[in-house]
Amino acid sequence: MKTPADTGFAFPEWAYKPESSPGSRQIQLWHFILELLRKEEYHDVIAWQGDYGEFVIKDPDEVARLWGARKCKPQMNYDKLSRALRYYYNKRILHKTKGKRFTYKFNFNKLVLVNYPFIDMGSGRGVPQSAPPVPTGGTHFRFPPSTPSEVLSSSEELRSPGMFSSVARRMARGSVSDCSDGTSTNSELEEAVGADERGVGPDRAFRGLLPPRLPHDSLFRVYGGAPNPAGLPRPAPRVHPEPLSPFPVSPLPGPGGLLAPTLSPALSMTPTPHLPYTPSPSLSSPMMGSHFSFNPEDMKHYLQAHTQSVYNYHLSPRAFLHYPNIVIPQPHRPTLEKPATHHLHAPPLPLSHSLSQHAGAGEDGQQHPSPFKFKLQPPPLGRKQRESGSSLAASASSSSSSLSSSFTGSGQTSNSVLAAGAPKIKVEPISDIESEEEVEVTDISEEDELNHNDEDARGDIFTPAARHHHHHHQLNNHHQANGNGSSHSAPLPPHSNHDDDAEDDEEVFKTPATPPIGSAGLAFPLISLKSEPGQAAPISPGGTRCIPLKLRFKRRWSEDQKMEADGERDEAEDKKVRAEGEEEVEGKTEEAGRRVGEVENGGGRGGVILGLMLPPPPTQRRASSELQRATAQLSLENTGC
DNA sequence: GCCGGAACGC
DNA sequence: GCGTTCCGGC
Repeated sequence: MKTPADTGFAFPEWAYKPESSPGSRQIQLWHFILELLRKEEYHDVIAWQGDYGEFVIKDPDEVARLWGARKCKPQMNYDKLSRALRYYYNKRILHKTKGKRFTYKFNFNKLVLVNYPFIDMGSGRGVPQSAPPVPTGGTHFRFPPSTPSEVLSSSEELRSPGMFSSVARRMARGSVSDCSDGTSTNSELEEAVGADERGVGPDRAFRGLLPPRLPHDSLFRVYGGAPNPAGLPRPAPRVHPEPLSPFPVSPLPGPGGLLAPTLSPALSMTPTPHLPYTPSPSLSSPMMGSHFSFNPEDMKHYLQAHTQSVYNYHLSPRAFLHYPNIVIPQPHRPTLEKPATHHLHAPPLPLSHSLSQHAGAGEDGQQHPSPFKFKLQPPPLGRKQRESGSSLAASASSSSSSLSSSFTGSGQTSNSVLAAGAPKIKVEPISDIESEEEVEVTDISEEDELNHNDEDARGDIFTPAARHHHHHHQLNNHHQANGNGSSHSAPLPPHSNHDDDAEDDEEVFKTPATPPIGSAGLAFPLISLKSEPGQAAPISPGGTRCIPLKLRFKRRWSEDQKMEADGERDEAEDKKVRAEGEEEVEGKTEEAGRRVGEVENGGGRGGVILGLMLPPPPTQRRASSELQRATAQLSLENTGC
């Protein structure tokens, strides 16, 4: 009888809606937009623009027309469409790029990560407009290893089983059905896109999203040959590694045959089950969940988990948790030597596991309660408030956009995350890190700053204070410190990170206690066991550094436990709504965070930081094909009408 | 051009 | 819920 809520993650509702929700079979505007964006055919009408997730509607009328065609609303026009887009502000799916006409920006933190985890948005700068905002420099997240070998080596295990396939299928079905049933008025999109997508397969759908020129194939390829959860390598059945598409999406369901009844693509996409490690202890290892032991294995797992978490967090707490697979490029720093490896490879999440279960419950018969739970964002108060409090309204209206933007580029995200977690939490004790403070945050941040457009975005996610400083990537430091990057990281618990984030963003997920599928963990060489206690301790920046490894672990463990207990508080923060409520929430979260930290020695999140510092873990991440599929589904949705 | 309230439909 | 339509205001 677990309820999803108990163990589940919390995602924003919208994240799920897309494909799966039975209720909402119709395509949503943002899906549509994404779809257009990824189709080259429409680049003259709408295209990615500079920043991460930022796009410009070059031909508003045309976009409106297409949208209208899609929805069978011939009367559609940009004015109306834009109204719809504005509604996304409150949901934080989108925000307006101020000062730029017809330019909006996706809050990919949530959006992409959840629904399109692998998408690298933004790179704006170097990327041609026609190309999706993909990773150019590596400042944004992108797919992991560029070389197969790299990938393979570490990510072998990554492959995801076919769990998602079913989901994807399902999704596809739903989306496709859209309105096409009886009345088929194919939209142009459909025609143009449909053919290729369908013909080729879902993976194509993403083409637009991914940078065409990226060497994804190698990656994908890797993915394609996904081993089963057990870690057995097996050729991917139908994966067509497309050079362009990162996902080895296979039309057919995987062996798992899990259907995700209610699962949304987002979920499905999530993680890869077999990964050895889990993002957070709580999530992951089975053993960790209930008890803590110092067994080498446990420790390993734990470490891995931490590392993952760290990475995940680095990116974005929410997203990464779910999609650890995503590799997050760290800002290139001169100091760092290997950018390539730098990406954080998010390891597969246990989530997938849970997801699969969840999905399975429906059809597969796995019957695991779904661990996920998501909270909806509180609706904007809007008018009432306005009415009741004019002052409030005024402020709200003026800053409407600010609310929505939580997304500011991966780099920022990471920063924000860190910032949120670290700073607030107080990692203070670290003397080692002195340099860290000054470390540049990230290219991205700079960019953002340049573009103030996002100010809003940042507002959401970052706290001004937190924003830049601390997060500095401890990774870097870490690297320096350990060169190898070992990974004893003490990742923050999601919650903790979230605290801030949660506030900002609102959604938090909880990690399910479900154990990762394969204990593949073993497979992992573990990053780091290298980090021996002795070394490790010193390394960790946050208060952990002085703490003995065991202690640290223990502490970590307890934190996790705590967190789990707490659950998380994620709330959406509507500016409006939150204004008042926020305080509470915030306080709460913070408190919680602190407590956690305090638990052992007050060091708090040092561990997390530590984690951050960790060097790049093996690339466990593999894009989950499921995700791809899911994503692909979105494209399929278009076909309706 | 953009914003957001309000009413309304599905 | 998710828009769609209309509309007044900036």
